Amino acid sequence: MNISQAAQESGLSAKTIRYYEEIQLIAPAARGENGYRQYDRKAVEELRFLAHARDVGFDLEESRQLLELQRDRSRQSRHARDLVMEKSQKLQQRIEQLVAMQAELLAMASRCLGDEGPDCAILENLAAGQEGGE
Amino acid sequence: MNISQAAQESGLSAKTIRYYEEIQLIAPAARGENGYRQYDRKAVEELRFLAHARDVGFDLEESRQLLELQRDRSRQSRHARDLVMEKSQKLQQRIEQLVAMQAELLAMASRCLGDEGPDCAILENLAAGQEGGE
DNA sequence: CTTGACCTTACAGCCACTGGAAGGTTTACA
DNA sequence: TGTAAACCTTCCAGTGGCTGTAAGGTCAAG
Repeated sequence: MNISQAAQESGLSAKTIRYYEEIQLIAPAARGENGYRQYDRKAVEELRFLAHARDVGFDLEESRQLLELQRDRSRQSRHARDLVMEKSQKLQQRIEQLVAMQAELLAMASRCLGDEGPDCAILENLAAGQEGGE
Repeated sequence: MNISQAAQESGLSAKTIRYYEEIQLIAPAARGENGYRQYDRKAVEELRFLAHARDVGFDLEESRQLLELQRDRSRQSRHARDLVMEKSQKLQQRIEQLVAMQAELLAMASRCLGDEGPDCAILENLAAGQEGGE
């Protein structure tokens, strides 16, 4: 299977697959006689694993660790669980941050007429010297 | 006022202030005899405005637009409101995405024993070929 | 035999900074 | 007066996770 097929089946782009190979996140793909990269079912499974790990919020380093666990037959599921719980907490914090930002945006908008005039609670608010947010 | 004082009062780092000047987000600062950048109250206000805009989620281009509105005496508050509402919607989508990711993480973790054994619902889950998420 | 769709490498660019090097200036203190 | 620390300056490189583009090789269809 060539790279664009592997891309389609894994949900990654061909570019991204080459990039993952370059940074040694995955093993170098086998090559056909023409020099094209060749992917088998197992390789595509790893790509899909990575795509999914990225989807739920892991960065490449964490995805690498998860993939190593996946490959390791003598792994301890505790390690995977730890990674997930840590990520979950980070995500929780990020969500709370965004919710706060969102609340402030809506609060500002609610006090702005949004008409043809120059008076604007939003701009006043941004100009005001309050801390907080992101 | 020197740059580090301006940084402290605005909530930006000195590095960031220089960067904002470089990309022409703010006007070049006045310079003292020694070549040091000098900031007055008005300059600090603009910096604080930018810091706050970034805090609530605007990117630099949007912050630039907001700052231009702030400077423009003949502005229409509608423009500011539009920017805020658009950002709010984007933020809303992002929050929903993160919440979904978070839910999937917790769902995976709940089915993983997290012990010394290799069996792990998390890894099985990531390996399974489901779409969705981010 | 050409066209177009694929593949290859290599390098630049994106965002919004941050870090560090190498040097000039100012301030505090012994 | 000397000097050390704390400022300031510019310039360049690096971050993450790709994406875009250029310049070229390969392959299948008509």
